[in-house]
Amino acid sequence: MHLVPAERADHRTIDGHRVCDAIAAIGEPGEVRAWADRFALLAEPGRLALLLALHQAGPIAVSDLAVATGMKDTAVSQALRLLRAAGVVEGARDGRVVRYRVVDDATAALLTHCATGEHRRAEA
Amino acid sequence: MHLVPAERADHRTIDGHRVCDAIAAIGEPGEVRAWADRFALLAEPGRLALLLALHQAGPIAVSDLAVATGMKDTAVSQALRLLRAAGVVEGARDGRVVRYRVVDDATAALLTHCATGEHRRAEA
DNA sequence: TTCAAGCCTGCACAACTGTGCAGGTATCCA
DNA sequence: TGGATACCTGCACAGTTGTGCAGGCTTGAA
Repeated sequence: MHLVPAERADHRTIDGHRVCDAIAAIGEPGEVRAWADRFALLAEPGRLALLLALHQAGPIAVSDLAVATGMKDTAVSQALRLLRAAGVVEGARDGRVVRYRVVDDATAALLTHCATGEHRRAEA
Repeated sequence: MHLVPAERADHRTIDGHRVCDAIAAIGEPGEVRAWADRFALLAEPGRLALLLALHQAGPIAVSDLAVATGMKDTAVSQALRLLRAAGVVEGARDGRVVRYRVVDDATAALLTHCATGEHRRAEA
């Protein structure tokens, strides 16, 4: 397997096979970036708390999220704006209330992973 | 269940039960922060590529990582410094070569999740 | 001892991101 | 119609973070 791009073929390597394994493991740059972007959305405590709440407490209103998390409503709105732009959440208007929910499967899977990890201690 | 902290008990809520569910879902602030910090480490394409390579190509040297990812060796070193400080990777010196590996189980699980998701397309 | 390879660090610059404020829109009720 | 609730947006500031450069340390070979 010669997976090393031509532009770097002249570099000396320590363990040539590991370099090939590594390149195979990394895969397409686009995929890596997509995952990194996903993780970035979860990388802030406020947004993560919002997403955990949205994921497990079903469709929930903005002001309720503010009460549950202790954040200001403008901060919640700002966070939701970002998540909406990224296609992770969607809001449904009901009168003057907008209830949000998680619509991205990959992110939902990560949140489940995260939540089960948290509860492991509680079950013990 | 009255999970709303006293400091916010006076706020009006839209769906009271969802607020309680949300608070339960969020759990301890410390836990949320710990997960956010974990995600933050994976939130940058360079670091994520390095971690994917480390996770699947076993212990591998710094310069090999630079060749595999196309990053400069100083950038790789800088990223590894961060990951080392966070306790996610560890390096073992062998002569003048230092081979790194992932030592944090929670992060490793996320990387596995990430890798299997990537290959789903390749198997089809 | 001398030199190169492999890796690490400190520093400064640029870019990004979260936060709060002030104000705007839409909906409902009196 | 007037006002209150629920939510959204633009803007400016501060803190954080990635990046490259220059240089230092350690190891191994000649």
